[in-house]
Amino acid sequence: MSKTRQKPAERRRSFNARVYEIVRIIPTGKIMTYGAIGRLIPPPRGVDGGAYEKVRARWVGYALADCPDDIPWHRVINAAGRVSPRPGYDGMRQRILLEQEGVIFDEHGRVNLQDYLWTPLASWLTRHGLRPARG
DNA sequence: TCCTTGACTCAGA
DNA sequence: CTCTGAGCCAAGG
Repeated sequence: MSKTRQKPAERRRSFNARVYEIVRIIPTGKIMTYGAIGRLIPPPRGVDGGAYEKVRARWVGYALADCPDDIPWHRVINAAGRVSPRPGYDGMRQRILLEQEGVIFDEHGRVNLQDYLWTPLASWLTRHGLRPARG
């Protein structure tokens, strides 16, 4: 019988799909980090959980490297609160897009994650009239 | 098949 | 605070 084990390519395709699904629902003016998105996606079959933790953040980055046009990719930044620079692109366009949504960058090109980080849980709590616990 | 690179993150120095 | 190296997977030369 076929073990139907996922090939790397298929694995990547479904992983990317999950990433897009999440990024698509980040509200305007809010941001998420690569790592935060990765933590919401369970390890694919065939990938060791421990190893997955080490690479998921990068996978999210790879997924956004070639994402559909309807994905608000600019709302994803790194854990340091900065726009991740990449080869041949300084990230200025991404910063401008975020600023147009009201996101404030400090003099070091960083945003306050406390203010802008979006999590589905916090959103859910708010919808139900509950106040997200801090800490 | 080997080697390098990549939109990350964390722990150390 | 900044800078490095490690850790892990996949794609391309």
